[in-house]
Amino acid sequence: MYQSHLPVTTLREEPADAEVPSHALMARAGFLQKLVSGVYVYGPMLWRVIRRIETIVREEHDRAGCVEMLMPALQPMELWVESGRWDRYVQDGILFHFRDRKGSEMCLGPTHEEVVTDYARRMIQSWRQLPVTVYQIQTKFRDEIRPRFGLMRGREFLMKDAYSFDADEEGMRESYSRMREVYKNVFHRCGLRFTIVHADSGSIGGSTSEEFMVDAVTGEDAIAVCEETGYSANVETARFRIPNPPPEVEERPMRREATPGAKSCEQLRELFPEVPLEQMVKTVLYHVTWPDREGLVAVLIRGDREVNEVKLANHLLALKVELADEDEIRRVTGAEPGFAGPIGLPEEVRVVADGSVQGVCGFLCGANVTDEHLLDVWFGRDLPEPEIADLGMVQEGDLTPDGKGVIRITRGIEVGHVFQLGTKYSDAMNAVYTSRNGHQRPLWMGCYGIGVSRIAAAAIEQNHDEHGMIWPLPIAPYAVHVVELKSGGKDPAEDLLASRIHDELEARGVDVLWDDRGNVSPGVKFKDADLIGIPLRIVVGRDAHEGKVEWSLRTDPRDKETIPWEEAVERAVAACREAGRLGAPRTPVPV
RNA sequence: CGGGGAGUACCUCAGUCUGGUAGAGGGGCGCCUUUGGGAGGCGCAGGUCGCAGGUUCGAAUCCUGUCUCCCCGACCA
Repeated sequence: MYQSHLPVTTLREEPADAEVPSHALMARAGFLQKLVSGVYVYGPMLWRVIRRIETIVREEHDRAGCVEMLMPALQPMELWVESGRWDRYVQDGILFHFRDRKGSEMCLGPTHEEVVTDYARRMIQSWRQLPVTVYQIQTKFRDEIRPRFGLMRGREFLMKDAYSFDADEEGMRESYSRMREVYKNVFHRCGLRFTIVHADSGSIGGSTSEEFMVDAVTGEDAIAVCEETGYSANVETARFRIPNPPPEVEERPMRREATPGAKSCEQLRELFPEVPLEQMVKTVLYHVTWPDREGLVAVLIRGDREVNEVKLANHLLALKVELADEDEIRRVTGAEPGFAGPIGLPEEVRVVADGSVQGVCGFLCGANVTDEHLLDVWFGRDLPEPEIADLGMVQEGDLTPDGKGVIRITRGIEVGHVFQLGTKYSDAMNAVYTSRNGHQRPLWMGCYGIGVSRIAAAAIEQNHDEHGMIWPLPIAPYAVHVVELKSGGKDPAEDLLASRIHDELEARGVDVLWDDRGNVSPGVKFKDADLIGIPLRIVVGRDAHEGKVEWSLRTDPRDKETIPWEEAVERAVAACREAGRLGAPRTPVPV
């Protein structure tokens, strides 16, 4: 490939709206161009990266016996009503939907459980057809609340989604673990460092789910990990043990104290230095939306802990939980926000307690009166024992659920998510098969997603320096960058050698980008090469007349060797063979 | 949706407070010079100042409305 054929202008300055390295570098290098918020043009170089990723994804899925197909992005409302997800997706605003000319409601697919279940219920009739796993690589549409970080969270993005169908639960588990291995292979082959974590299954549904997180400080997700025990989970779902138990105290009668202006636990610590945070109980009021109604829920949690809203929503079987607004708080507590407590709340407010309050005795809490708190409050004496559930957010330093290790919080980019769906969709949409003994049985499903375009961004987040991107060889846009310093007829020896290397590499199945641009100074060529980050570099320069070139790796720019051009070609071929990206030999067509 | 900020050339931005000829740097084009780390000189092209109203002799600048984009929170591959 001749670099002079690329319609690309590189930028010296970062675009103003780029917040993370992957976005800034891709924009500067012309990989990417924003059309509107969360929607991007993929330039020629980025498209090559994506095709590399797709190739790896396809090879690994096909190897595991999955079958590729393609489903429509345009979908009818009826299927979504049938599965029961239309209202939730519309209410969350995540769905792009509209009416067609006949007035039928349609949407652009944010995911494909409905379509694939509809496909399966018609195609799969017999146990003899099971198990089967289908997949597709396709554009998805989600009207994200906040598109961000370039390719990391777009409103239109490329996703590989796969769906497994089994005769029973055990089969589903087997399919799931097979896909889990496929995912590990895919991400390893893409050259990514990642962590597999327990996850919440969210709006997709189902029981077990795990996420594949690329380790990166700019990741949007926080994850709880423990090196000693191997425990790892998204903080949304992480279970843990609290390391610091509440103090034991002797029983005293409940009393009421004036606490003017003290709305936070920190302020109360100053008023009552003898009461540690572990002996305070916070009452957090939530406005909860269920499928059929809305209401308020009070969550009791220890003073040093935070509520995990994902766990809360799951526990309450709610569509949505959000902090109650100030007027709601005043209405049910009769007090200003900051003084809510568990005693004396109206009947309509359901009270649930996080496990962290278990064993907390003689505690401090709000009095439901402005500027007053209660002290020496006992469960079972001053108020009923509450309904206990795991509603707490994990914190750095907590213990793993088995108590054997310490949890650390790190960050990751979610590039894959695997779910055991069970029969959620097959029940809702009546997708059944005839079993060996003639019964109608629901299909057991799993679903599996990979953010194909997001992988490209994640790879840069994980691999870049101050000069530019550093692509892992398996997914780099080109394997080799031939940087010719004086091109365009100014030095016939260089032109001849560079074109010879270019042709030879292509003939050997190595994809190569040749910087043949004339009238571009060497400094610019080096800067552009660093920015684009092609992993193997052959510089054709001052030693060209002796048939020698400079060989270097983008990962280690200082380590340069001057070697005969034939050896550089051999090294490139060997590296590509090892990385599994040797392609079909190409014979250049005269241009 | 709530809270904050910004829309001026392909990019990064000044100019807006205090109304009066549309600016810089980068990038692009031409010529000269230069050629192993974003070289230098001369010249050229490129803008309905987001959009619509209003105030005014006169609006990028003041007023009203509206759209878009970005950041902070709830979504997710």
